[in-house]
Amino acid sequence: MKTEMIGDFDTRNKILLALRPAAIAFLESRAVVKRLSQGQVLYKDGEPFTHAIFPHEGVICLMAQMQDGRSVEKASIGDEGFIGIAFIFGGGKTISEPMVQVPGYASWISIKDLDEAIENYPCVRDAMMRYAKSLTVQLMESVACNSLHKAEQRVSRWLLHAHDRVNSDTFQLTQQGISEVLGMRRATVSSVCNALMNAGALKYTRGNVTITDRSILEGRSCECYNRIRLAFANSGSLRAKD
Amino acid sequence: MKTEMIGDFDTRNKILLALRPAAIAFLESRAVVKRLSQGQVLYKDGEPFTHAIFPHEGVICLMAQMQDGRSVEKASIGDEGFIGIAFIFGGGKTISEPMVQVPGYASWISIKDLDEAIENYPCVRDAMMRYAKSLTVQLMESVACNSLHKAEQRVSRWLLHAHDRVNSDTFQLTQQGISEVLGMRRATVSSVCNALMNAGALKYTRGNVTITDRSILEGRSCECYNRIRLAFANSGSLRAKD
DNA sequence: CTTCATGTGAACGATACCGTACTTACAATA
DNA sequence: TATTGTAAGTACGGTATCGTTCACATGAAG
Repeated sequence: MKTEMIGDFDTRNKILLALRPAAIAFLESRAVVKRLSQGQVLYKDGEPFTHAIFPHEGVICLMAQMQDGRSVEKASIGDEGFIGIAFIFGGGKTISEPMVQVPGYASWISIKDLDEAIENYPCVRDAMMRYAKSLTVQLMESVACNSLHKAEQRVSRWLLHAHDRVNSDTFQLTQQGISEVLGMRRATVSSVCNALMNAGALKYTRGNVTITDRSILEGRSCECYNRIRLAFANSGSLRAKD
Repeated sequence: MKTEMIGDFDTRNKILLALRPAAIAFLESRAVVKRLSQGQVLYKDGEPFTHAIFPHEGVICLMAQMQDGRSVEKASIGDEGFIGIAFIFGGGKTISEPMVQVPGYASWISIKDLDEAIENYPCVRDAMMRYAKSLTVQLMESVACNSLHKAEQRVSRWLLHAHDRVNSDTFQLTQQGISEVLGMRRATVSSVCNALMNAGALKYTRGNVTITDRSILEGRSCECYNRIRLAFANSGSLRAKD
């Protein structure tokens, strides 16, 4: 595996790990591991595909850019998925703007290599298709969640998903960042985070959050968290046959 | 084509019509055309697939059911799409609860026939895949829309989509129905519809809406309308090769 | 015609969230 | 230590939407 940065490069992406050994070996030999840093935009909406990106850890948000300059998250992706879902639907163009919200490493695989892998190893397409299904569940649930649920529920849910996607209870994340992905004011996030901190769910210092009690977050988040988590679990637990 | 009801049964579903003639002939010979009546639930979330449903007209909403009894739309589908998207992702289980909001006819095709069609006519799978992409765009846009946009914008957008999916300026739709799919109070919908009626965009009488000036609705809706419409147009304009 | 169910209008206070601005606190750097 | 920039707390009025309830109008059913 080629790497461009220093660090621990064992692939932890769950989609890649669920493939058959031969497919894993093939893709790892072609993958380039890069660090994704906070705020980085991986590509712009509508650009031609060049790579699919398989995160090892951290959170990447697919951002919607509105004409008035506001932006908000459409979906978030971690080690349970990959970036570039439109690739498997065909057409060659991207349909989102992925922005790194919580930093981490990721495997970049060119579409040429990915096409070759799909050709040679059916499990690759199967795995991507299963993820497409769980991403669809995430999107559907998010549509409903954004219609019905309150700021504290949505912040709690987002933090739980983020916690699932990092390998530590502490990770790099500002209230400003949360407010941007959830389309609410920083003041609202500040108020919610204060309540969560007073309840003992988390603490934070200057851009670093520490989750101290998940169960409190689970109690204050909405049912959407578990539904999405279940969809990811189901899509990962099914192993392809060849 | 078998039919169970009386009416005009020329298939008007855009996905079916974009197929190659042989595939259209095959599927029309197997399809059963049924009327979808307002409020009808086509299946429950999580049930095994039995049919895919290709609407000729009207609007079917994929509903989210929350634990507190509230429900809200995740996505809406008309003659540009089909119901049962999870079919092409595999797994055999549905991931939504489709409810008829604006009545019309639709072609029901069993998954056995559909599997056979996909086997024999590659254009079938291609067309369904293109629709999966545009549905993903719809879902992503809706997530953002529900975060950022106001009641009047969202009602206007919904009405425009509905208008695109019926063959008449007048169709059957109550304010109660709008309020349920958009997750807002009927009183809010009533207020918005009043403003739209005063502006000359529409009129309504006891469950029937008439769109009298689309341009006013377009001016009051958000950019999400055109983005979703464009995604549908792109997915339909590409004709499969075989 | 009368009765009834349904669709719509309108009002009330309550509240969640907004837009904006100012302040405070901390950390990195000089 | 002093400076500077960023993260986070707080406050203010404003407003969109909520939850609820009552009233009224219309079409359908008996």
